[in-house]
Amino acid sequence: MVRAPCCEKTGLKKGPWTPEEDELLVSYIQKHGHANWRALPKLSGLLRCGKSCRLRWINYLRPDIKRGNFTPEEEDAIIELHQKLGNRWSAIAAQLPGRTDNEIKNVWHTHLKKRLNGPAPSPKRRSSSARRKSQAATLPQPSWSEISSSVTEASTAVMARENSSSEVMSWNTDNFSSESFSIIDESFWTEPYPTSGRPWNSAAAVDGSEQMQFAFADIPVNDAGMDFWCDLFLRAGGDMLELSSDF
DNA sequence: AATAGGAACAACCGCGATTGG
DNA sequence: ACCAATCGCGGTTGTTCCTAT
Repeated sequence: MVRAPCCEKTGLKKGPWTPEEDELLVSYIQKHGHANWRALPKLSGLLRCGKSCRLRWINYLRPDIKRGNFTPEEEDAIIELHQKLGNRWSAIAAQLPGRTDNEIKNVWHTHLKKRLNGPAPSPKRRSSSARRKSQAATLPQPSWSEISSSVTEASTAVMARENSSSEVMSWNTDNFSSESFSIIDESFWTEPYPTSGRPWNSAAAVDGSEQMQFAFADIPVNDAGMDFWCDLFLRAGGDMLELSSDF
């Protein structure tokens, strides 16, 4: 089968995003969600391919992204998880709230790998091309039984560290009003979420389809990704069928 | 002060997986 | 069951910043 290109390349912008583009993307997703990445650029007026929009949102604009340096605890967790999971960056990122797979991947290649392997053998700095060639080294692939046990272990450790203060998570509020992202109270995680107060509602998208829309201003956590919400719901003992019938 | 090269980070690309008609 | 469209992941590359010489 011949794969269709991800998007029509002609006329589409590439390279670094401008603040104006960021604003367009954020405001569109706030209003309509991101049910269809391919259609999103057209509907939002962005001259980008859907893939680029998705990446920008996930790696940079998502409000739950934790900015700043990685803590020693996070770095230890990455090393621990990498030993078990290998280069499964998204799986590692899933265990580190607020961190993206891309960010973790970069940190691994720039900091942590060196920490494990020791400093470069030669005192002379290596060229970029030499570094890139060395990155092609193969990595051990663990079994799934190893993965499942270690993930639970590592995530529990990270969660425990995250919960050591009264703040469960902090949010990057650079792009949003301060009222939008108050710190989550401990009770949010321990009490069942009331059906009447669910943080989402249905909204008609520009294309006429019905989409789920989060009420950004009224909830402590907005669209951090369906995986997060589903995981949270399941952890709380919820039933996915019950959840889906509610939409 | 100039500059070469490394570090860090953002973004792109290709491909496998998943989904829906 | 099949196929096309789309998503999501991991690898790679490009760009900017920083630092040593």
